[in-house]
Amino acid sequence: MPKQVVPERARRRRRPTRQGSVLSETLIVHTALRVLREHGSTGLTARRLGTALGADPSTLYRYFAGMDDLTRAIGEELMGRALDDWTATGDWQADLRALGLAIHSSYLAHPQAAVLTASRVTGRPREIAVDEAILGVLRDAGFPDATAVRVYHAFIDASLAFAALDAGSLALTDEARATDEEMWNSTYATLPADTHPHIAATARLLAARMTHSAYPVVLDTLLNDAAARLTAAAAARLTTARSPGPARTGANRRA
Amino acid sequence: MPKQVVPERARRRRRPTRQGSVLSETLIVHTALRVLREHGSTGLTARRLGTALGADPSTLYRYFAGMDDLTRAIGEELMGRALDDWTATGDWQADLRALGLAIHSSYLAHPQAAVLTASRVTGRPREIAVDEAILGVLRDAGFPDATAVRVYHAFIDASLAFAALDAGSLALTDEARATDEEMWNSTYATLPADTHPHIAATARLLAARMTHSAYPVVLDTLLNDAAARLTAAAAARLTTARSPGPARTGANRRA
DNA sequence: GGTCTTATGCCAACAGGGTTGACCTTAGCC
DNA sequence: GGCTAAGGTCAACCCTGTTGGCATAAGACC
Repeated sequence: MPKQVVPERARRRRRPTRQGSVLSETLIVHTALRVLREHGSTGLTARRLGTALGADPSTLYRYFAGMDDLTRAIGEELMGRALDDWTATGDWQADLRALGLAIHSSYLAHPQAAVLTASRVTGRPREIAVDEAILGVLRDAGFPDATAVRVYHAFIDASLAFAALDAGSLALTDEARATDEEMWNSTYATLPADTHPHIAATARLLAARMTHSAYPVVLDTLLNDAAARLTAAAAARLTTARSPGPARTGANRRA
Repeated sequence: MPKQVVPERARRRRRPTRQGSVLSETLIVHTALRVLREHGSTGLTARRLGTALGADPSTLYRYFAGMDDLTRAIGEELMGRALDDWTATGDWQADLRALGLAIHSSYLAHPQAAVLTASRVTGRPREIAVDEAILGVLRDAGFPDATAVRVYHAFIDASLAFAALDAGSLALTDEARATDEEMWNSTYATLPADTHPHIAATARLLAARMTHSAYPVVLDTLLNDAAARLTAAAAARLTTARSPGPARTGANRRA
């Protein structure tokens, strides 16, 4: 049993397993994603992953400190894929919208993995790269630092929170998800109007809307709010330039 | 072993356990919350809960179909507590703000339970009551049905998503949480400015903000946006009344 | 090319998890 | 007061993550 895990870049000997596969961190993470897809969010076990790799389960501990460490590596992979799918255009609002949607869909592409990792902060390189990118877009757009950090915080936490929430329903088995979605047509749609007048009155609208993610709506609301603060601050600067004296904008007060 | 669980209201015989306690669904849920608080989010096990109740672990299967079913019951309890802590005043924006914060803090009061349940839709009575209350506040405030449903969707999903996300960090062990929070002072604060200029420039602000929840900021942004749509729609109605003809407001277009 | 070191894969075992089937006891109905 | 079956208990099943000891071959060195 390994006293400590050898970091990937320091590995020299690559000894094939009995079944012939040559292991590596990336191979393990990719295989883990496949196992998660095939067996669900609770189906990633050391033994099963070992079998999928053609290796003994305990071998995993030569690469990761434990299943928890492996989980963080999977999260890091998903965040990296989101960043790879994204390119900045210079329009800050469009760029952040695209990045938010990229993060969201990267996680939803592997919902079973997202459930495990979306609420974890890994502190690994590619996650840090995403943070740097977001802050860069905001500061380059002209947001003062305090406001940029405020917008960044709401943006990243909302994106991860919705990724986790939406992945949760996607990660259900097909029948369970069908049951859940049917609930808006069965349970909620059949509530009597005398006990639940408001649900009864809006049942059709609820059934149509609740099966989709609220993330795009929330994301656009956040970004529009930020844009309004940015133009307000710019206008305030113009005013201040003409008539001297301290003028505190809404954005500045917050920040 | 029970073929099927007897629903709580159909229970007649209440036979005390060997150690004298008389079981019920509510006693089990309350005890589960205590066990979660004492042993953490991974510390709720059938055996431990059995011990805490003074009963054999397998007895739980007389009351719940499995640990998963018990988890949903715990979520229902937390949602119910949020509703109990809330009273409507008639000011829709203040009421929704209070309800959102009540939901958030109800879950955060039992973070270990929240992690397990916040991303699950139970469809149980008290959760439905919360939905009815939200829709009632919005429709009574004058929101057209389509907009009310839209706002409701963003509101409830954001509240649950952030409850789960924030509970996730609170549910960590004390040392793990301390490590996570220190990351903003260690990892992020020490990144060199030439590779990560934007993080380096805002490191102090990040450390100050990222250890708090972004939920209040997001909640207020959502509610302010809804308020703006409401007044815009009202103004549009006035205009329409004077000069006939179809006038499409932003809110109506969305809805 | 031969030798040595040790990284790395494998095996067996442990404690603890959810869940189940069979059994027993007693509460509540007739 | 007797009967029935609800509900509590027991023992066992197979699963999980994890670890210590061991064997083997990869690559460094001469």
